[in-house]
Amino acid sequence: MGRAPCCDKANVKKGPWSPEEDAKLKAYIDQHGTGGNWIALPQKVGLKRCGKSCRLRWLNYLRPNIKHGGFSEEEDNIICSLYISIGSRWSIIAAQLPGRTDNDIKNYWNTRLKKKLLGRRKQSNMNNMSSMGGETKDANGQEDDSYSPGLSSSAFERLQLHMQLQSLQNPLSFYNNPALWPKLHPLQEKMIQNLQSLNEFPNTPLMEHALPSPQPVQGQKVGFYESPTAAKVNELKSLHGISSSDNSVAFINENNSMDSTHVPKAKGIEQSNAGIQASVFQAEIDNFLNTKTVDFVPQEDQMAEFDCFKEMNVSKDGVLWWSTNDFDARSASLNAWESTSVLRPQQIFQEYELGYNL
DNA sequence: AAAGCACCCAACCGCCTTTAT
DNA sequence: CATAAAGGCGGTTGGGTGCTT
Repeated sequence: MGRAPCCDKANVKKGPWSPEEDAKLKAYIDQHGTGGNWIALPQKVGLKRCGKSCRLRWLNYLRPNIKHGGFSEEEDNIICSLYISIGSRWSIIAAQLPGRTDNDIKNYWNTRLKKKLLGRRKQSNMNNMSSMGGETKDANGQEDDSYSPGLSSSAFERLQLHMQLQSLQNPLSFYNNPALWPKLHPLQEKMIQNLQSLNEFPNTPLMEHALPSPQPVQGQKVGFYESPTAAKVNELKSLHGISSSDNSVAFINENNSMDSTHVPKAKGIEQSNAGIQASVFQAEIDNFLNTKTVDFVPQEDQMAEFDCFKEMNVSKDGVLWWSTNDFDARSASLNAWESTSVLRPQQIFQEYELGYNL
């Protein structure tokens, strides 16, 4: 049993909005507001439209200060980095881009940015990756994104983007130097085993690219937020379910440096020059892939939340995990993302574009 | 010139969450 | 506390448009 429809579908107009309808809706809302009830609004306005349709039209096109098209490079960067971090949570991403709507960003990503970043690389070493999931080419060279043995397209795209960026940022880096690879995280080992068991990539080079960056200091949890005042740090800790007395947590501010009052003393983050100078974007991606909460064991529901592993049937037994609490809508509403923390990968992005012949 | 194709994007659909009763 | 209604969101669709053959 589905729920009852929100309106009488036989008596509502569908399809594109006419200028007259737009004018009616806009005039009414400008004068009276939405009244907090979209379902009742069409009748008041005198429109034969579903309330949801009115809401969508208002939010996406009629409300003031909406921008359409012409995404800047800066906006591309933001969308890209947030997508890698949180996936297709368009409303959260849109909240970081004033004047942009989730629908606009979603369309932009699906029709342009994704192709720009993932689909057009010359002699891509990601051809190999295609055999483990994500888009593949059929005999005619057409993209076939229906083939994803292990990961959802979203999860795979995010992983793919991460790895491409890592590799591009430093060709001699960890990813391309097996000698630097650490002992694998149990979860990562399991992930690889699962993927290999699919028999789609019997040779390891594919997964070699999927290896994580080096492990953080054991027990370290790192957050990425702007100007971490003491109050803010405590708020963030609370948000993450971390005790306020837990000083194994550091928060990185907009200048990419950790707040000195919160730098862990005993177990602290490696504070090499390279570490401090590393871009927030780099840190954020690493954070996404493996450092979120090294000592965190998830609850079932939290585990289920993370699609790329959920889809791989990874058991929580004996594995280390990271929190996804940071990315829920509630934290977004608390402006956890209202920062510049993940939003300055400009140079990386430019290098990336060059490398991929965009 | 026209048919076929690819791309773009506005709008819809249905599910999940939140709010009201 | 339970239920229904409304809000909100992400995925998908389909029509319009421009490009290619």
